[in-house]
Amino acid sequence: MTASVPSSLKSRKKPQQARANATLDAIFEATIQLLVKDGYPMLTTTWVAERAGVSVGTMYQYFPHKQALIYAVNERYLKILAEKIEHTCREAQGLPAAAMAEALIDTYWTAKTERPDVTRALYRSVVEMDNEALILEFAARTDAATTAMFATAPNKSFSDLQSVSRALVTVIFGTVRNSFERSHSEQEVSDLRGQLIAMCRAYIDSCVG
Amino acid sequence: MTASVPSSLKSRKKPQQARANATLDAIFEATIQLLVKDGYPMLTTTWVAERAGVSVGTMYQYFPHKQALIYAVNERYLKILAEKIEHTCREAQGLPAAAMAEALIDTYWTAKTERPDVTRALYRSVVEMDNEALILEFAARTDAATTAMFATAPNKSFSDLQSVSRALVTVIFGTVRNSFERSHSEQEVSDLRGQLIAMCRAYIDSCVG
DNA sequence: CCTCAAACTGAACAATCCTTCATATCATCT
DNA sequence: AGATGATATGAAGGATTGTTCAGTTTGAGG
Repeated sequence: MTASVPSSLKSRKKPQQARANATLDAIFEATIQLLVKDGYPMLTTTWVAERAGVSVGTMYQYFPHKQALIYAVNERYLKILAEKIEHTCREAQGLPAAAMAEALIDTYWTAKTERPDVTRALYRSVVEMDNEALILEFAARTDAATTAMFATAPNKSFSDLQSVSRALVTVIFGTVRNSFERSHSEQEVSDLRGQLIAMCRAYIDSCVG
Repeated sequence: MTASVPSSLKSRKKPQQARANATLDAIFEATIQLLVKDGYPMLTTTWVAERAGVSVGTMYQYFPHKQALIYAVNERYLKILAEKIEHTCREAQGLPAAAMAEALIDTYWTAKTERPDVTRALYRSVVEMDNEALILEFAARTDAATTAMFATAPNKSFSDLQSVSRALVTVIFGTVRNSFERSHSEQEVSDLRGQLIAMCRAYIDSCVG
């Protein structure tokens, strides 16, 4: 079903004392900062350690190698994002289907544009690693959450719930990403967002069941 | 308007003899093959040269550095893609708006899935370089082409042609990309494609003018 | 056939940077 | 306080690889 986490990417050990947790947080934070500042190619383990206020050796006690570090950062990010989406989906249960779609768009778009630099940096950081497991797990969680949500829509019984739900998710997520890549202006972004909402609404209305 | 090509990424010299052109082609081909086979991180200049059947030095006569090589490969790819889209847009002029959208989806999806490995490899190769100029030029060309196309749609006068056109393009391109990342099965892909067409149709129908 | 510039060669250079490990410090429990 | 395992240090190793350049080959034009 979901691809398992590549064993080579697992973290080396779990922190057992308070300071170790602080260290880990510092490392994560430093990694993101440097990813944002200079991008993946410029990211060196020494720099990360320095900015985190620890030594390189410390880093290597938690991460077997650089890739594992990037992997962990993305894992964290996607986990939080998935939780936000699941939360939204739970809240929106029972609303009209169009409102559900709008809520989904709102949550996702807000999450991605809150810190655009971080979003962009993470989008770009994924190259070096085998991120398939990450993506698939994220997709599985969001699919499940949205399908469950749309199942509760009143006045609508979708002929193929799975299919409609997956289409909406893919279109919404994809549109946001593409908008990012094209560096739209704020004006264009907010306009695009409105059009996307209109599009989802029209689509849902056309799915009479 | 469009960001200019970073000067550091320009190619070093233009070929003036026939064999030089052959060399360039071989280098491009080798680059793509290795990108597909092992991904960007494993791509070394020596390997590219070897597979292209030339020496490293030759490569460096045309490309000032590795990034410029990747840049050139992507530039070529996007140029061809843009031409395909412009062609489709020209052909579809005068058709009903929904058919236009469908033609656009068809062209883009086909182009991207014809050689999925290449598509994926190029998507991933962009990390190291400043690809903004590339993306913006591509976006400008496709926006112009699609806007011109939709302007010729009968029975429809869109209240905001620019806006609708850009929305459609962003949604379509984004959806395809997202579908790629999620490694959908063939079944799911063709289903998704159908849903996307339905969505665009519904959206267009709702844009009465 | 001769000349010259274009094209090509590939060993060597230079620089980067990931990773290790022997050692030191810290926190917790008895 | 002492013992023990968890945590932290950072200089040094080692391997990779992008890039250069002095010299050779090729091809086109006169």
